[in-house]
Amino acid sequence: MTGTEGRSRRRGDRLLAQIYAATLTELADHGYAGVTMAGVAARAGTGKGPLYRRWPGKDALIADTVRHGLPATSSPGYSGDVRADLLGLLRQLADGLASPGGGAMRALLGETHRRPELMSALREKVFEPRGQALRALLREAAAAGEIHPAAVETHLADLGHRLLMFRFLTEGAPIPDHIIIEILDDVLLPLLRAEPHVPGPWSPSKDPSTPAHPDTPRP
Amino acid sequence: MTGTEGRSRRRGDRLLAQIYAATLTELADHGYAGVTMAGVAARAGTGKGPLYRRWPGKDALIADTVRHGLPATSSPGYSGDVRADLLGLLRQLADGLASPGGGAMRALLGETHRRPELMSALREKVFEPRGQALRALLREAAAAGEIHPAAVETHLADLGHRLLMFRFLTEGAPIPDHIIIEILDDVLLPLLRAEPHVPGPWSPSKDPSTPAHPDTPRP
DNA sequence: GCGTTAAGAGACGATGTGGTCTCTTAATCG
DNA sequence: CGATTAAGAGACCACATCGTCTCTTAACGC
Repeated sequence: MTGTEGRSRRRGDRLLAQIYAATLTELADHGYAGVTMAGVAARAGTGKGPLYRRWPGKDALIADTVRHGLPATSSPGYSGDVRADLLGLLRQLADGLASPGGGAMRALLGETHRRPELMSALREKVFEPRGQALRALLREAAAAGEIHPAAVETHLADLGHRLLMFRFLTEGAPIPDHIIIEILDDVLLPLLRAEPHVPGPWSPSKDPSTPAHPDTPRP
Repeated sequence: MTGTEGRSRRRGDRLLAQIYAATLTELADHGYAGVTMAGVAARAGTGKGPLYRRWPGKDALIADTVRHGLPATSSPGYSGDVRADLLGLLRQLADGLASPGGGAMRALLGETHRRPELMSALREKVFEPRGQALRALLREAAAAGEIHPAAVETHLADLGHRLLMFRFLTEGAPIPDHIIIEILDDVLLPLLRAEPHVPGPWSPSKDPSTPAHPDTPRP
């Protein structure tokens, strides 16, 4: 590790990328409270100086890591087979969860109610890009007649991602492939293919004053 | 909250219950790493002595709190209206999540991969009792013809609970009632009422060697 | 090349916290 | 009602860690 042969001194963006990677791993391994500047420095193979020169403390470092250090979401287009495409998206998520970014997400979720800006960053960098890719795919699949058009813009679309993430939180990684297939074939696709079973407002701009069902009064 | 006798000195079970309650609140407020014996003592209105007399450290205290300090799950029987009963169960869960127990669960989920015994305790005390109540209810509802019998013993049953918990983790409490209704009417009930859309092994004892679908090879 | 910048490594004092111990006194038991 | 147990409060020291600072030297600009 400390051999002089490969031990070139990094600067700028190259160093930055490794600091972000180290921060993600520290988050995954020790949780939010367990992240220390010294720990990140050691993991990144640098000293505390370069860290404190860039960020005032660990909160700022972690915030920047969420914004710039998470792997980007790739969004392949519609192939003509919506099941294959959805399977690809879900597997991509499962792979992401199995990486340090997944452990970091778990750690961050435990802090979001103390640091709401972390939740915003997580939404913006993790949830929304995936949602956009998913919706674009479903829109094409609906145009091709593979799924019911009414389901595209509803909460149904994210179901698979939500179930997969919750599974990761409770059972850890890696997620067996048959779990992904079950979510896809037994939950997601049936709901996307069927007509929404009740008429009524089902879009994101739902109107609670006209519920699709008679509402049972709360005890 | 404790004001009935003013500053009387509590002993035994009465004190214990308040220590558990204080631990849950500390977990919810400061996270797992943020829990300190001094903090729990102050919150419970006692000193560190009584804590260290009972537990060797905070790990043991938290483990006992998960095992004995969480509110019990009540499981009302089948009323003849499965939608009303499921709505009741989901609302009970939503109320539980909005209590300190919910915040504590969020904190614990971030620690489960470091302390697997916490996940076991959580499963045993939170997930399984709710699963049992749910399955008992669904079994009766299936016998009455309200839902499809094949769905009772599958992963479909827990869908509502899982979605509700994930929503709590990402958006916090309280969970608006219309979210619960959407999960119930647009996801859970349609899937429970319909025949599982593909023939093939769909029970908990699934056989991966005979997949219901031709499996797409992973990239 | 030569000078400038900043990386890598770690020493250092300040600070906060963890677990133990003491002491007084309320609650409980015979 | 006296004896015993343990609650409530906090002092105390050991220890870990935080953020700063120093020092050497590799990387980069001209």
